[in-house]
Amino acid sequence: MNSEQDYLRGYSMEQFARPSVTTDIAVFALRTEGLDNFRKDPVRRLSLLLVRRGEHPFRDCWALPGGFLRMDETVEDCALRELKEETGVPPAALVYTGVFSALDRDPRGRIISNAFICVLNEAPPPMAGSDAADARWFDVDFAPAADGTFSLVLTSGDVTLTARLKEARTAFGTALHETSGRSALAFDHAAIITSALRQLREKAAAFELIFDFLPEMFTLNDLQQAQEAITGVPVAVANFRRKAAPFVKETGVMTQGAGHRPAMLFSKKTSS
Amino acid sequence: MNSEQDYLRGYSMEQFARPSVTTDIAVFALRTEGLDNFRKDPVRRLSLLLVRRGEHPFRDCWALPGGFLRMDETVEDCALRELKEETGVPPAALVYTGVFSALDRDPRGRIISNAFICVLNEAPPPMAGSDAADARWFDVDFAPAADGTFSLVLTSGDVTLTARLKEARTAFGTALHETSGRSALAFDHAAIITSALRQLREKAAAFELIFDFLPEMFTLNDLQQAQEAITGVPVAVANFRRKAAPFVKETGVMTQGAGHRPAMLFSKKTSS
DNA sequence: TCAAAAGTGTTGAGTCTACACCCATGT
DNA sequence: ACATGGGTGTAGACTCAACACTTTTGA
Repeated sequence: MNSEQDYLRGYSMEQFARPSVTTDIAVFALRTEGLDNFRKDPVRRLSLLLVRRGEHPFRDCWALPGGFLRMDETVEDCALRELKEETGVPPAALVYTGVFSALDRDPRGRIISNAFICVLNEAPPPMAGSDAADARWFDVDFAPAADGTFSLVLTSGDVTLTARLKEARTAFGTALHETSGRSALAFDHAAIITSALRQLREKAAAFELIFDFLPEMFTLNDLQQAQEAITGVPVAVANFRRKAAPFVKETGVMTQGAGHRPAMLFSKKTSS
Repeated sequence: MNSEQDYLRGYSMEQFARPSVTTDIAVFALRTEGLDNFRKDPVRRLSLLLVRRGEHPFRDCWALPGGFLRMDETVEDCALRELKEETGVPPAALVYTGVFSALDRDPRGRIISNAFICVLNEAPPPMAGSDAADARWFDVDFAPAADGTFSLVLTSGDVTLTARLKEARTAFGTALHETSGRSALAFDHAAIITSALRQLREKAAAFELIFDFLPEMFTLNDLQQAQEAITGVPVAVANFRRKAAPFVKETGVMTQGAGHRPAMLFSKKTSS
């Protein structure tokens, strides 16, 4: 009768073939433009942080920040570490998005990736990390078409990355596949980004994750601008305010010198 | 200037430490009782398939079916293969649930698990697979308490498995942790089951996955019984029928000889 | 005849959308 | 003064929970 201790002493994981495990993080923030115009609201645009790969494979392609899981960290830990190494900015939120385990997703071999959504409440000038030749914020233009197809366009100055994706039936459920060959995005990152964006939009519409895009205190207009920038769906002002009401609480503080009537500043209501 | 081909030829994953990857599958079905009473509706109960481990670690504990990922399969493939090996029954639905990557979740070493929900439209007598000493259907009793705590009770004849779980803050978001030491469930499977159950309930309430518990054609009462058994929330009949209407279509066929007024049989409406 | 299931109608409370309207401010 | 954002009120459509009610069957 051998004991569990005996068993474990004799056990070695090394005898079995194992895949590598990575995390990839879709880092989102809102970038603001038009702060110069005192009277007009600045325009917020949803932005995604990408790094240009300095090494093979997919050298010079743009990719999500991420990297290999170490043996002493959970997937969340790994995402946070990679994030720190690549951006240095503390994330406001980090949520798990899904696994990507297609056999051919990485030419180096069997590599399974765990995708995360990360939200920052500011968009700091990106610094290129260790493996990256460059790092930039890209404007996100994402539109689902009627036929279950998605078009993803990422723009940063002179660089434009385009991908068209299709939702294809798998054995059970569906998976995203890139059509029309490879885009300028590395690996299956176009599919990961699409998946992340869909989740982000869904959550933002339900007043989840939006507060992480904003500072502690914000006006209801800020909140509405943020939601519209993320979801791409405009809402009538009065209706938005009523919908947002259960999720926010007044701070008593008002904006000053904004060129208009002062607005109440709100903060996120903690206990739902 | 070396090429990507050159790079890949020289690359070996073996040089890096890697975790093992597994899948665990929460197989759900509805079991029916009281078919003997002609006049009364049979009672449906949500059931979960567990196997008793025949090997270390956690020998003789009850666990979710599952196993190690092979190098030639995706996580979904792996779940389907393990499912086939353990039950032999074709699943009606299989959906991804999440990763579990805590450092100490498996005493054999660093093993990361991908959890799935599987739904069967019948509950066949379970057969013990290769590694399992036994396999059984357990009745599920799951109740969230007010303080963010969950109590999970699984019953199969003389066997009762109990676990109490707490939702604990992680760096970002929350994770489930089992309180009061180890239950009779292996590994962190109590947490995986809890996570799966919450997702299942949420989906069932939104008329997702419930149809996979039923045959092609069913009465609205069948559907309501199924939803109530899964979510644990009763609904008034008239209201349920109105809520269900957008998701079903009439078949024109009626039940016969059921001891009552014949009922219309419905099927799932495909195009939403 | 009657218990048990099948199925419908109504009512009152609440929510959502569109739209019209007034308020406060800096230039 | 006026453009611009801040903020409120309301009518009509729609949704939702509770409840009362009629119909049909097999024993």
